[in-house]
This record gives sequence, structure tokens and C-alpha cells, in this order.
Amino acid sequence: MNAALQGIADAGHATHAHTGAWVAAQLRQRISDGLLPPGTKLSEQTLSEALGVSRNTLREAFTVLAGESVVQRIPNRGVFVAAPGADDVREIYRVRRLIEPAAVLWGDVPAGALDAMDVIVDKARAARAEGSVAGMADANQELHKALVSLSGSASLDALMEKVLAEMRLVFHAMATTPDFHGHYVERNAALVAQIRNGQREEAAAELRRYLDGAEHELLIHIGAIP
Amino acid sequence: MNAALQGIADAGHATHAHTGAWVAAQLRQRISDGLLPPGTKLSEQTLSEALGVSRNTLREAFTVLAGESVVQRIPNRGVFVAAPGADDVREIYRVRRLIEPAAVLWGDVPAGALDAMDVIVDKARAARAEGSVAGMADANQELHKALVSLSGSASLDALMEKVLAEMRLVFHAMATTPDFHGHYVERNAALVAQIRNGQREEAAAELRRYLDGAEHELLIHIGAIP
DNA sequence: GTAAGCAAGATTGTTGAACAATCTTGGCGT
DNA sequence: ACGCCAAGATTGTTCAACAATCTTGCTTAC
Repeated sequence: MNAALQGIADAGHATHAHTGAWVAAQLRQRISDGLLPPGTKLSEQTLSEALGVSRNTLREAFTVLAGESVVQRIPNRGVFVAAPGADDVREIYRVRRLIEPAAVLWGDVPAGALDAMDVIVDKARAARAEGSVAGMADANQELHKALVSLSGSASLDALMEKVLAEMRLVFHAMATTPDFHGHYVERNAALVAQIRNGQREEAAAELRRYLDGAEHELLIHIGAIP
Repeated sequence: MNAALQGIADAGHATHAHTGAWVAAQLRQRISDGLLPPGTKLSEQTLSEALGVSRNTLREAFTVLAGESVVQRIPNRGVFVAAPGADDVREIYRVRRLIEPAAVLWGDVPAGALDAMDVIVDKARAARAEGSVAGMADANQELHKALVSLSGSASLDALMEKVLAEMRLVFHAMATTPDFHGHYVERNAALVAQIRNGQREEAAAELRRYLDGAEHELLIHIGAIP
């Protein structure tokens, strides 16, 4: 049995409203944390035994995760943890480059939203100070999620969440994880300041340049651009 | 058996790669066409017999459709065709008001895209000339889908498709279906002309006003605004 | 007469087993 | 080394069963 699956069965086992949804959540977490790296095959028999659920219920969870593109289903071959490639990275940034600046430009900023973003920026600075790449990555994702949430739309929040989950898969697929985020800590801070000053258009334009650069850097690192 | 289900079993029955996906497609179609109106209960036993599939496979289809918000699942109560309310309408327009103008503003316009839009506008005019409300509604949805596709993003296309499907449910839920779209035919045409002229910012701003008005009109009609 | 409470029936949630279809693996022969 | 074929393993789908929950209709008390 895969070591990453050990102990899943022990975690809170009270009767769950929807067992299928619970199984999906467990797998989503394990995948997001990198315990189940991209490309890993998720065997029905192994997993159903490890999780203590029937194959049917597990397949329901697979259907949920496949709908979220967390997992790829190949007919008669099985289910694999999604392994995003260069095209997926480009698609991720197409989405981000559209909804993030749009939320900055047209979203309304509720009281406290900017303060919350400042807290996130401080968290990123603290992580940088102690050299925590993971901490910076988390803070970065948190900030960009907060930007999209200016839209006030749950659907866009969900789309952004899906996109960021795919970003985590991209990072997990990389052999070495250099510090992409260090460069962006202060750029994020400047962005928040611009929004606070009401310079929406400038912030949106800057954010688009920012995302262009980030995409380019990432594509170079995964070898899609020489 | 519900009359809307008659004949489903007869439609092309060759072995399907994924029966669950096929069942989901059948139901999605029936719901989108209004044969299964919002609020309809989808009984597992009835449907599994009508479609000639097992309850397990049907439940897999339900999981897919629930993930698309086409259907609402209430634990131990069953599955119902989604019945969007005023809040859902507001959410729909939050999304549209963000991604449509953003695609107009920042998308790149591939050769032929504008001509394709002109064709759609002509289709809308023809539908209006012969008084076909359904024809105008279809053309309208097609045009706005084309606007979002300027983004070049499959994810945003999918989100727009989901949103428009929800819009159809809203219309199906209305007792009377007045002509919302007649007013917008020429406004759509003007929008395409602005894009053709390179007046992106003006087009985006106009589109936002347009969507504001449409949301307001719809909310009034469903009685959410006095 | 109405409302609360309860029992019987129906529906959903989950499991286990079974079988067909397809894929993978290993050995075989050329 | 290469292709081919049979055996085993895995997935796709169905069926049957049972527990948990909901619905319905009846009874009973006030």
C-alpha cells in the first residue's frame, strides 16, 4: 500500500453525511499536500481498502475529483493524479490574467478587505525573512485568492480555487522548487497599496504585467521555453 | 413514468465508453430543453428503469450533474432539477459582468471572430423579424458565449456555459416568458461594431451597463424587486 | 375538529459480489 | 531483439441486499 495512504482510515471516522464527498475531500487534501504526486495511479482496490469504503463509493469520489480536474480518468486504464503540462500552465494564466485584474478593476472593496490583504502581505514578509518558501507560496496564493474575492462571486472564487490547486500540482511536479515567490512579495504589497489609493486601473494593468512575467518565468523553468 | 422521459431508452444505444457520462448528457439535454422543469424530482428507481441503467450508474451521473449545479442533491431526500432564485440570478450577473467585459477588454480577437459575431447578430435580427423569442434567446446566448471565447480560455468558456445553462433554467422557471431579448438585438450589434473599431474600453463599459440593466429587468420580472 | 404521535411503506445511502471488457505482464517462438 | 499470445489483473457495469432516513396515513388525545 502507498505510504501516503497510511492512517487515512484512522482519521475521524464518525458517520459521514455523504461518504463519497468525504472520500473526495480526503484525496483532495492528500493531493494538494503533495503526498500523492502528479501522475500517481489511484488503484480502486488499494484505495477502497485503505479508506474502508466500497469500490462503488470510491468511484463516486473519483467522479467528483475528475469533475474538478484534480484527477484524470482514462477509460479502462484507471484514475491518475492530474499532471499539468505547459499548455495547462498557459491556460491557468489565461484565466488568472483575466479574472484577477477584472476583480481589481470592477470589484467593490468591502471594509476590512484591504486590511486583511495587509495581514497576508506581512505573513509573506515574515515567511521570506525566515526563508520559508512554502510560507511565501501559501501567502501568495492567499493574496491572489483575496483579490478575486473582491468580485463577490462564489463561482469565481471556486474557479480561482481550482486554478490555484492546479498551480500547486505544477509545483509538486517540479523536481526542484526554486523561490518564485520571493520576487513578488513587495510587488504584492505595492498592488494592495495601489488599490487602497483607488488607483484601480493602474493596479489592474500592473497585475497583468505581473502575471505575464510569472507565467514566463514558470514556463522557462519547466522547460517549455528555451 | 414522466412523459419527458419517454423514448430516452430508444435513442442510440450502442455501447458507450462511459455509461455514466452518457446518462448525464441525456439528462442535461432534457433539462436544458425544459422537458424536466426546475424543481422536478429525479427518482432513482424511475429514472434507472427509464434509461435502462443500474441505480449505481445513474447515481454516478447525478454526481456529475450535481458538480455542474444542474441538479441539487438533498441527502436522503433525493435529486431535484436546480431551481435558481433571485440570489442565483445576482450571482449569474456578478460572473457575467466580470468575465464578459474583461474578455472584450483584454482578449485578442482572432481573424474571423467578428464576422462570426455578425452572423449571430443577423440570426438574432431574423428571429426578431419572425417573432421567434426562442430564436432571439439562442442567438443572444451564442453572442455572449462568443464574447467570452475572446479570452481564449477553455475554463472560462466552460464557466460561461454553466452560467448560461443556469440562465435557461431561470427562464424555464418563469410562468410567462416575455421578450427580454428584443431590446438587446441592436445593442449587441453596436457592441460588435465597437469591438471592430478597436473601441475596447467603451465596449466593455457599455457591456457592463447592458448587463446591469438586464439583471435589473430580470429581477423585477421574477418579483425580487418591487 | 384538529393536532400530535406513531407505525408501515417507500426512497436513498452504502456495501459486497459477480461478470464482461479491456489492459498489462510475462513467456514463447521466430 | 522483436512481435505474438495466453494468463492474470484492473476497470466498467450490474444486481441484490440491508441500514438509515424520509414520507404517508392512521390512530389517539385534547
